[in-house]
Amino acid sequence: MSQFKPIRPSRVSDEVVKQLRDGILSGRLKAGERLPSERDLAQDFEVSRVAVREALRKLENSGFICVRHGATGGAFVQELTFDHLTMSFVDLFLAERISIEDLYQVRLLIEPEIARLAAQRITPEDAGRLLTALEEEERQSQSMEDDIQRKTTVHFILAEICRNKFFEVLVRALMEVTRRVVLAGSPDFNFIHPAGMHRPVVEAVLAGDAQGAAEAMRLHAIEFGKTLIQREKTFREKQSLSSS
Amino acid sequence: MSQFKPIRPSRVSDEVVKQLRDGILSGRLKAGERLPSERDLAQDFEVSRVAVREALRKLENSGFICVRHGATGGAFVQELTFDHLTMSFVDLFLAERISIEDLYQVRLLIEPEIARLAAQRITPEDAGRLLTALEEEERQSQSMEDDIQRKTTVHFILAEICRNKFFEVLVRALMEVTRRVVLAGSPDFNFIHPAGMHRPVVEAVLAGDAQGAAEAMRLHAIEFGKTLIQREKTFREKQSLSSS
DNA sequence: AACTATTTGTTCGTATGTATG
DNA sequence: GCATACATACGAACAAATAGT
Repeated sequence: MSQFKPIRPSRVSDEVVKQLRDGILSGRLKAGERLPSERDLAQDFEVSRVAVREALRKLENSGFICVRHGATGGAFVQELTFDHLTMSFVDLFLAERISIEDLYQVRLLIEPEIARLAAQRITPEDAGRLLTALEEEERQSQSMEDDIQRKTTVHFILAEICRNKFFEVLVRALMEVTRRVVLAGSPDFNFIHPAGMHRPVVEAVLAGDAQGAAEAMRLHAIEFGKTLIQREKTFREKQSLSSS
Repeated sequence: MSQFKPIRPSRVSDEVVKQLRDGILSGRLKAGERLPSERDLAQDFEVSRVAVREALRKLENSGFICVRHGATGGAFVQELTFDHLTMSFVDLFLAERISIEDLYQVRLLIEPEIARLAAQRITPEDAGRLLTALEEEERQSQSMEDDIQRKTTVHFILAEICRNKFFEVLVRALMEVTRRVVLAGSPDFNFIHPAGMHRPVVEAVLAGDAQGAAEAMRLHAIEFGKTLIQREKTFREKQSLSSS
């Protein structure tokens, strides 16, 4: 094997991306801080403003910065959130690189584990939030959009309670795809996903019953998974319809 | 709650991104196809070339297109891969939004399940590939880089065998972070992760013993996880050192 | 309310580098 | 070598948004 690496003409904007990215990841540039103006950056890097702008677009796309318009505007370093990762997952699903069956299988594995961990790690403050969310979701809803929103909240909170950011990311991704698939179907969501469905899970978690929580969540996931897989066909049809 | 959404002045480049993205995701623009040249796109959208370029940078950043230089160059639609998602995970890890303990916990959950599924779904062709990879990894290695590469291969193949793209993505992300953490440590990797470690897992999978495969993988994950968590400290130190 | 300064957003023109035929 | 087609890059200018005076 050769010790040399292939030389590919690097782009100026990519070098700018690299330096700014490193600055942010290393902590030299902290969240909330403002980067120099585009003109100043162009001067510092000794490149054109266009190159700087292309770099900013990339960093923006990755969630490292956000750019505001106007006098006090500019590029601001952002705390890296899970949103962009979630959208990447959604993209893979939309591009049909990941099937609903795959998602369901993963969900069936991780959601009971999350419930188990939540039961073990729940604090009094968590209990309050969880209960509020449950009561909120059991009220009458205005629209299907609202309805789904509330019913995913319990899942989010459980993921937060188990204090594992990786699980949190996964639940976000799973829920966002689920949300889109469900929304494509007819507005009888409340019939498919009755209000009381999360109650056994939440009660077991509140009681600290890890085994019970996991089992209750497993049953819920199995039950709901069936309708989800059915709905996916409707979703794909609508998708291909809108593209023609 | 208001029914109105906040109005934010949209950027021209973002509108270009949106239209091209929709075209790709809907399948109107297929993988391998070439987009019109920057000048033509600028004419079609009735915007400047700079706006088009900024849009292309974003799409490039998301993995939807790749741009080649020269006479036959241009923007080519790409089959959406898992690479960008993997790198987003790595970013979250580097930004310390996800800890090594979180990763380890997820790994401990999914890897045995992958082994179990692989044992159930393995085909003769898979068996050949898996065995080759195992024999390859048990040879003497040139460098730690090579060593890690070969030892992750078995994990990749198992994820492929279980025919779940979501698991495949997760394994890629886990392995890439693991790779970086391990590389930061001293080059005694072969001592920490002896050559024979994957053999029990592979043999159980080849025998179609789902339960045995899961258990063997679980033991491997536990064993390896310990050293991984130890190494993470070294990694973070090196990271903060290089940033000063 | 009007003006000004600052900053991003957008466009144009032009020059250069790179790959193909 | 030369022509062609393309991305890459730069500079200058003006438009639009935002905040302070």
